[in-house]
Amino acid sequence: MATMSSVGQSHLLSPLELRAWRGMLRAHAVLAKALDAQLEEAHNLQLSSYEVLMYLADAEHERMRMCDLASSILLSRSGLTRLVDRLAREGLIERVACDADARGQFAKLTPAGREKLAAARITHLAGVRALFLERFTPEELEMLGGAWDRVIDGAGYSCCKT
Amino acid sequence: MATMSSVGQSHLLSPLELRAWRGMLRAHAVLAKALDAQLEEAHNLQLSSYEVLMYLADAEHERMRMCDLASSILLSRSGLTRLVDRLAREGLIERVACDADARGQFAKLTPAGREKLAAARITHLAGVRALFLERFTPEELEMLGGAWDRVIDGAGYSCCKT
DNA sequence: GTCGTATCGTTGTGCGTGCAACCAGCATGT
DNA sequence: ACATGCTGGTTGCACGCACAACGATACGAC
Repeated sequence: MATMSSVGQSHLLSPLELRAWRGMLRAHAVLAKALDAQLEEAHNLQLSSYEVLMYLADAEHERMRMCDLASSILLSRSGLTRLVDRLAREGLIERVACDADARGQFAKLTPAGREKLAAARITHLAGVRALFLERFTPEELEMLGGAWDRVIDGAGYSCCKT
Repeated sequence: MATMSSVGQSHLLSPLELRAWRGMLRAHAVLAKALDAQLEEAHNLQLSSYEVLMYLADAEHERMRMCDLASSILLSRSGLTRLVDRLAREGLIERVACDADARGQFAKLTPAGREKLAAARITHLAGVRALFLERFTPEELEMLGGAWDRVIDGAGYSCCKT
């Protein structure tokens, strides 16, 4: 009778594991939603757009190849094409041909984009601090950083490439 | 001249903070993709579908109200309606009217769904262990569990409720 | 030079999701 | 009993994304 509905408990997660795992899923979901809403509210900017601007700002000459940008922000090439379309339409970035490779395109920050980012960055980083970073001690952050690296290249990283 | 392109560093994240924060974003993305692919590969089941089956299996009588289920798996009500549609079409769950409240619907696990989950659970939990849990020590997991709680209810949790 | 293969970016298409609107049914007050 | 407001689930619609196919260009072998 005990074999009815919940056999196979042998592989289930312990409460400890469950808290750590599901906690991460929920925390990520909640954070992403909160930060995105915050950014949209304050600057009418989506999180994905913010990421593009940020990577561009931190790149040499404020420009990056579509390809590299796509893998930086974990988006498919086609997804990036459209995202760049939208941002270009808003005048925040522009496309620049690549002279070294005629197939290539650069996405390049415009002055408007630079300003937009400067403003958004303040909001966003404040949010990240308030909602995430402040919940950890420096030691914990240190630990996290290392653990993420283990997780990331443990998971094959087989995604991306394209 | 130093005022050219990257002023306002004052609010930027320290390398420590950056590693912890971006690491989480990437880790989550990589994990989600890997686990989803794995589940789809092995059992032709999406992660969101798996979550539904799992919550149902763990619920009393293997059934839950649409509403509760939606907030459990962090999905909008409309999103859940369609997800349940798909799962019902595959015969893994069924809709059952609620006698206490004529508006209500239960999503209920079918025998086929129960079997599907039993198989998928093994795969999925093995994946979670291998890709995530094993990268942390028990102490670290303990710390994480607590931290996630702080993060989650710090972030307002203003999402959900539909 | 030319051919075959790989890579870059774009486009067509389908899918999953959220939001808003909607209807049916509950709950409360009078 | 009836009116009002609220809740649960579904539907129309728009959006963002991935996948596959495509044209253009690069790179290498011959």
